[in-house]
Amino acid sequence: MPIHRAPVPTLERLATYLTYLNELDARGVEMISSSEMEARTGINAAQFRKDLSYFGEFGRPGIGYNVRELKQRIARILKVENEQRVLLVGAGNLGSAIAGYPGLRAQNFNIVAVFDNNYNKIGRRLWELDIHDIADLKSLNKEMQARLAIIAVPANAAQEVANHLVDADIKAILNFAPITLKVPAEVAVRNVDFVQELAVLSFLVAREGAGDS
Amino acid sequence: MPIHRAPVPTLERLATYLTYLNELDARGVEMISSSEMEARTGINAAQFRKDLSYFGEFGRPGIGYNVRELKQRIARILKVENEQRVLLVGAGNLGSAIAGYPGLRAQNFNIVAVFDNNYNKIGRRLWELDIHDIADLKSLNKEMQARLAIIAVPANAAQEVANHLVDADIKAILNFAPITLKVPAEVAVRNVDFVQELAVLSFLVAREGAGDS
DNA sequence: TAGATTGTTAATCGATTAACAATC
DNA sequence: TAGATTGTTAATCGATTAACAATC
Repeated sequence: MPIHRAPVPTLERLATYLTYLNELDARGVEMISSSEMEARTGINAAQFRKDLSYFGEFGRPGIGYNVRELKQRIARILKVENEQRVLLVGAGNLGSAIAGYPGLRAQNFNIVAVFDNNYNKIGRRLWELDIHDIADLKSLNKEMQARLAIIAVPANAAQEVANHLVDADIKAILNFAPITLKVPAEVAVRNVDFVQELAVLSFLVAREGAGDS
Repeated sequence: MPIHRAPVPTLERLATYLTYLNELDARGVEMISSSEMEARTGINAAQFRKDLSYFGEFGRPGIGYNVRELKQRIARILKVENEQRVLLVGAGNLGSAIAGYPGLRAQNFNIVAVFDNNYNKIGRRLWELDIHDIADLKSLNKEMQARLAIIAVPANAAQEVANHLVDADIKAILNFAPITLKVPAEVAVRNVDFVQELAVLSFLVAREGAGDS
């Protein structure tokens, strides 16, 4: 197995491939070629093969790829073959939508605890989960042992939440607040900012131009 | 004014700069340098200046940038100086969280109509908005004249919704469904897939490595 | 003037795509 | 074998960063 320093765009596409492979597998499709994948995902066939090449050999020349096998191997690479525990901070509208999103379970992510700092929410439930005081984050994660967390709080509270998460041994943060979090270098952060996405679209529309993301 | 064919990453960063400039302006900060921006946003100062250079000259050598002016000019570039009307399709949990998100208004985006295909939802209200039948999308947008739309429906319904939106003269789509939409080349699409983001984080955690997005 | 900082060019870096020998 | 498709190399393309003359 090669020493993979795969680019982040490759990892993003790997997740995309996995989504489609799950669907193909569910539909009973057994084999697929890189150009068939291109037709579905819109991602260049050479790109697909190149992405996989960072992690080994997956297909057979002249034949293609076994859907189930490829699916399993990509899930393994992304570490989503087994359940991944996730903490959620923020029990507002956004947090609620995230916790209730069916696609999470489908990809083996499991929100195991929800936190908030609002005393009107603490003790209540969000879906099937108790809402905990954010002050208990560290002690509760001693049991939970989650390494991933989602921040779904307003921008002005996000940095403090991030500090708590780092303190609770969280190693990766998905941040929905429109702010650049300061965290130690060993903690990974990715941001989701759909208002920013709208702004990009707003520009592209004005230019009357094409342009997929 | 130069013929700007600015890269998409530049547009994304422009939106980020705007968020910070709004905050700085609200705090009464009048001038800022590219290196001070770097300290806040984490984006390289040369990158910041280069990004702006696609659209003209904005600062004064030796002095820096006027916060309010820069803010206004970036808003202008991104076409968010005036209200932008947005249609929302999908009145589920996610749609509800999007419609209720305060950050939208803060950046001049205004959701003017909500659509769903569920007869239990049609006629009800989401926040202050009536939920309309998706079949009425085209006729209603004749009045609304929105060019932006958000898809917040399950993956298996997203392509059909996209077809309706294109038919209703929507020119840009923000898609939350984990599927590659097929739309005409002149329609811009951007995808938000937070489960994919989690998968990338899952990989990065496993590698025990650093890595901001 | 001296110090600071811009806008832009050039150098670097990295990612995408095309091409093709190897292989089924 | 002939046709198809992989994995990988090399070419292309594009984005980031460093460096610096121009300017305040």
